[in-house]
Amino acid sequence: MAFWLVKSEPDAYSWDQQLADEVTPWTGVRNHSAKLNLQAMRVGDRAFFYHSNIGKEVVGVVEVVREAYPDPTAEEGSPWVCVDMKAVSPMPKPVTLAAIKAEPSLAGIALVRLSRLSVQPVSAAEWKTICRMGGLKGA
DNA sequence: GCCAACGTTGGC
DNA sequence: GCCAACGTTGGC
Repeated sequence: MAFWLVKSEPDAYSWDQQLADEVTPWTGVRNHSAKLNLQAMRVGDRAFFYHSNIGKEVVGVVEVVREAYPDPTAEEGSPWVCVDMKAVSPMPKPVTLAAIKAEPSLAGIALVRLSRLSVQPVSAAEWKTICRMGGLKGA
């Protein structure tokens, strides 16, 4: 199983909406690096749900329930794809960007190094560390 | 194929 | 509101 991190501005789509919707088509990605990451996702992979701009924190965990398919919000014939995400669990204690930056073992994380990438891989070690910081057990 | 100009993202 | 990072566009 692989781990990821997806970003959303809470103004556009928040964790609360994800919880209410349960399953969300993760559309609107218009960046090629992010697209490659979407295409690499497999059913059962987990991702952190991160609030950018407002909050700047990891607020929950989602799971891939459908692998990449053409993004219905993109122009016909364009290469953009989306996946379907399902809410798994909120972070008991949201993990802020400041906390991630302050944690030496997370110095290499893509969230810090590639701050503009909206869909990014997370290593197993990084996953474990952030789950522990967020008070999430067994994820 | 290079590079300047411009737009967007996202932290501060 | 500003600015850094980065992607895209268009002139040459």
